[in-house]
Amino acid sequence: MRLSKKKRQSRLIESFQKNPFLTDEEMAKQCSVSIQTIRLDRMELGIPEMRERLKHMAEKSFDEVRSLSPEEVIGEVISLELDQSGVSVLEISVDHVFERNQIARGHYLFAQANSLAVAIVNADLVLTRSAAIRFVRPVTLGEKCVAHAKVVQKQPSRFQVDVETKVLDDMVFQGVFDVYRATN
Amino acid sequence: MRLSKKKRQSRLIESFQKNPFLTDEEMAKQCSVSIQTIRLDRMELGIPEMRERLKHMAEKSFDEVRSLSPEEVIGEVISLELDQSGVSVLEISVDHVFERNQIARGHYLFAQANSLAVAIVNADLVLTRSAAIRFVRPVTLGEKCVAHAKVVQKQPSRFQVDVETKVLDDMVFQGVFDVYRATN
DNA sequence: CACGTTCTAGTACCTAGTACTAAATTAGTA
DNA sequence: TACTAATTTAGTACTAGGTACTAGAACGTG
Repeated sequence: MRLSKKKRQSRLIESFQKNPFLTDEEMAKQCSVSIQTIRLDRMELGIPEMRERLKHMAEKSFDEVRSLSPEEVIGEVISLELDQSGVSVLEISVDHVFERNQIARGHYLFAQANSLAVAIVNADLVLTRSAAIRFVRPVTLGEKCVAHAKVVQKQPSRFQVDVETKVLDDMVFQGVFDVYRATN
Repeated sequence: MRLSKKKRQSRLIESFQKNPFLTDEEMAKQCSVSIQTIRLDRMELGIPEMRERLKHMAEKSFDEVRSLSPEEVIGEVISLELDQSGVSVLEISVDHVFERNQIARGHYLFAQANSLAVAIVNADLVLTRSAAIRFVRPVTLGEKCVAHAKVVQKQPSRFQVDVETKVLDDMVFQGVFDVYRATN
């Protein structure tokens, strides 16, 4: 049985969201309407064709992979003295910001600082126990965040790492991380 | 000038890795050979066509997109009372953990909590000013983190949001977020 | 020179579409 | 019920970015 246009369209939105890999042909079968109807619907709803959808997803994930890298560290570490200090750089890309206002989401700045704090400690397994952080001023698209980390307290298996992130000379983030060497 | 077959092919591998969006035509131009040569090369090297490459990337990122979503919120928000409380769930996937020990990187837990704290506040533009957090115990692959957020202090443009993340009844993360409504 | 490798050219075909025209069907309503 | 408007379907021409295949040209080397 066939749904009304409205119902079909809202179903389309949901379906394509849930499974962007669906072709018009498959959708047409699922809705038991012609392929042209599905295409008209996509036009009206502004849903791009499958290939474009996949391209979009690939693009988004491609940048993400490079910036919010699946590596151990977010941001590029440009210097590192184990158990002492380190510097990493993170350039704020479209993937890091709120669409509306181009301001970076806090957790990316946190991730950069946290990763650096963990990377700095010379041990196999290092975890964060706690942190106190402050977002001093919003960071916007394109700005280059340079995080400086310094170990300020060293105990056999416990470290306090201070991180300050700046854009040029402008402090944007400040954090104190309490990290520890865990037994594997 | 033209490279030897071997050099061209290793260049192809590199190029396609660096930019999977390249078509055969573009590659052909770059190498100043015919499009057929590029296709023969891809055959030999077992590199699929661009559309398949993108589809592959999209597939890989699809699961990721749902959990580590590029949306405003990390984790799935399952309930939300604006200006009051909210709950979100994040299942720890391979993308969230250190390879060595399957322990989730702290910033994902932070991201979940931070996103929820921001989502809870009913305003167009909400940013985090500061936070104090504690990683109570490590979270491992597959565990389902349920974050409960509660607004504990409300001022016209400033909120204190407490977040507690649990795995079953086990507290794993605790944070106090100071967020504010910003002028756009 | 002959032979094999490498490269190019060209054709037929494919998928998943766009853009468009035109007809058929259905729904609403005076 | 008849007319109109919205909706749906059908069909054609065309596109990108390919596959699969055939055939010939150019090059290098013994």
